[in-house]
Amino acid sequence: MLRLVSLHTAPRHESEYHLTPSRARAQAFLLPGKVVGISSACRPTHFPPWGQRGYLAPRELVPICCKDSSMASNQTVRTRFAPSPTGYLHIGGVRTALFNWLFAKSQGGRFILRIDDTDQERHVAESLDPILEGLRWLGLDWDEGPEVGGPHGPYFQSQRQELYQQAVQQLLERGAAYYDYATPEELAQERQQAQAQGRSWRYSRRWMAQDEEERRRFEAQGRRPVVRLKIPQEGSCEFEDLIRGRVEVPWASEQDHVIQRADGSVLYHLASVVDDYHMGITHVIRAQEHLSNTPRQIFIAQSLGYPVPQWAHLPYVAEPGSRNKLSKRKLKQYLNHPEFRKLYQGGVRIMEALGREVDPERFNPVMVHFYRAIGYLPEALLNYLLLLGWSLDDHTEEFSRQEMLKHFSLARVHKAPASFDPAKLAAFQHRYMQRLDLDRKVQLVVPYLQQAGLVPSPLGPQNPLWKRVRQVVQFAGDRIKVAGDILEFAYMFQGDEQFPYSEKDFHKRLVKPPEAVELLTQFAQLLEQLPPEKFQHQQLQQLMQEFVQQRGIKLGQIIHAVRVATTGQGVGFGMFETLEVLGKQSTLNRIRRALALAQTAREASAS
RNA sequence: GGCCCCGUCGUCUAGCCAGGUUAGGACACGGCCCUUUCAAGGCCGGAGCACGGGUUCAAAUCCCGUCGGGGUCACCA
Repeated sequence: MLRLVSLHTAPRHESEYHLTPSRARAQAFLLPGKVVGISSACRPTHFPPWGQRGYLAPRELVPICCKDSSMASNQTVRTRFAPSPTGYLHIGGVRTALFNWLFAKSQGGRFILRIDDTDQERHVAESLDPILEGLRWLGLDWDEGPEVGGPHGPYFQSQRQELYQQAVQQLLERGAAYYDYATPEELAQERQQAQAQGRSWRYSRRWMAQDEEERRRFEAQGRRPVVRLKIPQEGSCEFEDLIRGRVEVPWASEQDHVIQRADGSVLYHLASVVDDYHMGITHVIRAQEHLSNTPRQIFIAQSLGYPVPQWAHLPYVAEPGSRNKLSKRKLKQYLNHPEFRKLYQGGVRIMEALGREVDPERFNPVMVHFYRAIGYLPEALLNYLLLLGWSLDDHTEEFSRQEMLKHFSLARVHKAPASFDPAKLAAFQHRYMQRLDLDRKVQLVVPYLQQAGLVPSPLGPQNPLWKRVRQVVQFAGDRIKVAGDILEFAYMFQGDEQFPYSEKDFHKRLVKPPEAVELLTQFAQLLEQLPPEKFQHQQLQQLMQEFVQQRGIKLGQIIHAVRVATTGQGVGFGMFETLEVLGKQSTLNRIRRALALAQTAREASAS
């Protein structure tokens, strides 16, 4: 028995939900045995016994029994993510997967991965790997599906043809589907005619075969049949969406959709419904674009005598700064968005530092691969995605995996599309990165140095280079925002004669100021006298301060010159820490190299 | 165009059901401070209820309408 209490008379706490009636209703279905808070307008009363179902109408409680065809709600929750193998994992797809995963896991249920490959049989393995990799990287593990198997396999639609065939037969036998012999041209003509007359078009069933004899007659004309759904002509399809509430669609606005082609292959809607049934899916949580597909799927399910699952249609993820659906094909256009551009270019810089070619097909912030490639933390991406269309309250933003599982509910999914905000994603990443302890950061960063060929592979913590990496990471601090950012400090791992000088910075700090060479020479002499064990940032700082005071110059007159001389660039972390990491010998080597270069440059410009 | 869905700062959102808030938070943005560069940090700030009616003492919140945006209308998934 589920007890409903007034929210006004009881303080808010964990077991209560502050909800709209439609959402309360949804929750009541989803959380057997839990207390659900409802409006004081509803008198506290008892909910119908579990296994029956009830509705909570806006102002009163009206218990009614569910239709027999509905899914019994006391069984284990099973959700699924059903991507088609396209070769990449879209950021919106991941969010759908995340919500499915969270819902199943938070309800003690199971999360199933199914591959919807009814149409593309080619190269499935290659197109599938990036998807599996992406999900695994994010820790969205599936209880059943490719590679892990399960009792309801196979988990590829291309391998479940017999099941679909049986279903088509049944639909045919029950009069819920029919053989249709129209040619595409005839259909097009009908459609055009209707359009010309300004009518909305619905197939006339002109070539529907009424019986065997008619089939033979059509076939004698050389026609080949497809199987179409025999959608009701009147009335409407009503269903309850866990996010949107009640949805009503007139049957007249539906078509007699094709469910099987002449060659026997079946179409998505049929396959999807059949699989959801055989895989015991209790909750179909998917993108909003499927909302209008739902009536036909309900029709199929009911015609086959399947229980109808619960539906939840997630708002889609929109483009940065707009309400259009985020698309992987519009990369060029998104690059006009400053924040998106920044994110992308940061990624490109890292790829270039790695000496890797940027494949525009895969390297795109719309796909998860991008984030993995440049060293994002999966938990940061997940946290950001969670908040894209869902919130707990007016202030909580950070969720560990446990907290997500604890707090997630479909009832608090926002209805409107949420646009993807690269800046906010970056902010989450930075926050998560800052909190990582030093050794963990080092582990994340080392592979990037290895891939760039800057440190050997393998590289263990005993190796002195590991210590150097550790020092760099420590001193760089929050400047390393994604793991790949370590490559901004490549000069720390390159030879004294090899690391490159930025022409611009070199000129600005070493060639142009008339006193630069002289000061740098003098400072180098001072450094030379410093014993190697005193080559520490505190001592170095003191040394430079004395140097500056004695000569009555400004700090800026020497420090930038030293930085450019030893790192090749004008920006970096603390100057004295930089020298400490380089050590006495390297520091002097680099300054000498810079001095020589600067001399040459000045002589060249003088003559 | 038909059908369906949606509409609170630039963005993500809280608040809407049970009408009374200086409409709250976060990211981004601007200014100031700190500073050897770049980050980070500290302080301060600007910024929103799509519009129009109605109900009401009182409307982001309830009702009606308008407008706007999007999704979908395949022998794709």
